[in-house]
Amino acid sequence: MSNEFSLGSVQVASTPLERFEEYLQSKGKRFTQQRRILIEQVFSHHDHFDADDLLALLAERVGSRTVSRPTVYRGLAELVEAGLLRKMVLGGRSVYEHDYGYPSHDHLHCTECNDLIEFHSEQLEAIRDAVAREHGFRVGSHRLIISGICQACQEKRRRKKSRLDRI
Amino acid sequence: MSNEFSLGSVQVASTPLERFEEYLQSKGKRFTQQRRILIEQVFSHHDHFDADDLLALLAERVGSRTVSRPTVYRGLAELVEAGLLRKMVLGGRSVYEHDYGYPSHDHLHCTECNDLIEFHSEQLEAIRDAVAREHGFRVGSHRLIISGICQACQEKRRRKKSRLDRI
DNA sequence: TTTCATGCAAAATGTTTGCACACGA
DNA sequence: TCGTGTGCAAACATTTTGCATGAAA
Repeated sequence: MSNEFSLGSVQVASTPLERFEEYLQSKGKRFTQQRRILIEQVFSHHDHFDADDLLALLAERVGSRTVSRPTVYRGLAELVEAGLLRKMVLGGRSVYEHDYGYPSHDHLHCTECNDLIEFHSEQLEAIRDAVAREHGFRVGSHRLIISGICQACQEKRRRKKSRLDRI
Repeated sequence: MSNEFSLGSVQVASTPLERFEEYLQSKGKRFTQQRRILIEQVFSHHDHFDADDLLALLAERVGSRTVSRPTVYRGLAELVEAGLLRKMVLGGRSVYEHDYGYPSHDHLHCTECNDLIEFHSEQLEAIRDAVAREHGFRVGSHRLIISGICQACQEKRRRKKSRLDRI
């Protein structure tokens, strides 16, 4: 897929781990076992997750020490502050995704299966800046979530419906 | 103000109260004192509010019976379900605003004074629909919040800064 | 006179905090 | 060693729920 709304890519000089170490250093914080486990787990694959998802994944990692709930929350806050993760609130819980080294984007949110589909739009950013200029507003960030039903769930519904119709 | 991003207006046949009564009727629900007080308070003026704001306003209404916290929450949910209010989550709490009879819009959110500035953009809706079409996604709604610092707060900062500079 | 609605208190949810102990630099 | 980080338990803030009582229709 490479069209108007596809995500580009971002070049970064250092790995998330390296960047996190720099951040910790700059703040006089220590690079502990828990912080290492957290960043390894979080950047082992790209997806959207909340604190509970992360806790569950960590619990599966047999052998290695686990990370407690408070430390997971504290760690996520640090990763956001370090610019490595981006946080959004969806249905009353905080959902995180990669930020560092990942192109800026917005989301389609399927209210049926809870899936998040990413897209990017330059035009959207242009509108954002135009609206802000109009109001003398200094933009920090923006968040657009389009809610609805994804293609897969629409098809699921259609199948279910035609099955009912046949009875 | 009447430009690209200003809000139009919406014509509606009935008042919020009338519409609420219809909704209650259709659901076999009763038009109680509490529901009357709630809708009167909520539609007495246009702004953004959360459950606590509403509870505080209700507490000020001397004389008239007050409405309990659970009933306020239940009532707000009903008003959203009835299409009278729109709900959004901002900083961990639910914020409500008029929906019925009020034009669709998005928000600039000042992270300094917490103010919400409304704007409308046809272009944004066009982008939303184009992205959705691209993904075979059926749009239910969307929510765009642009976070940053409003003009007034920027000026406040500037004044504070120059005051410090003079020392 | 039958439901449905309310208020109270308690529970649930997601997240944060105080504190004693553990550990990285 | 020193001071930061951790885990535990408890606190927290917001919202929801069970249930006995109260009030619409």
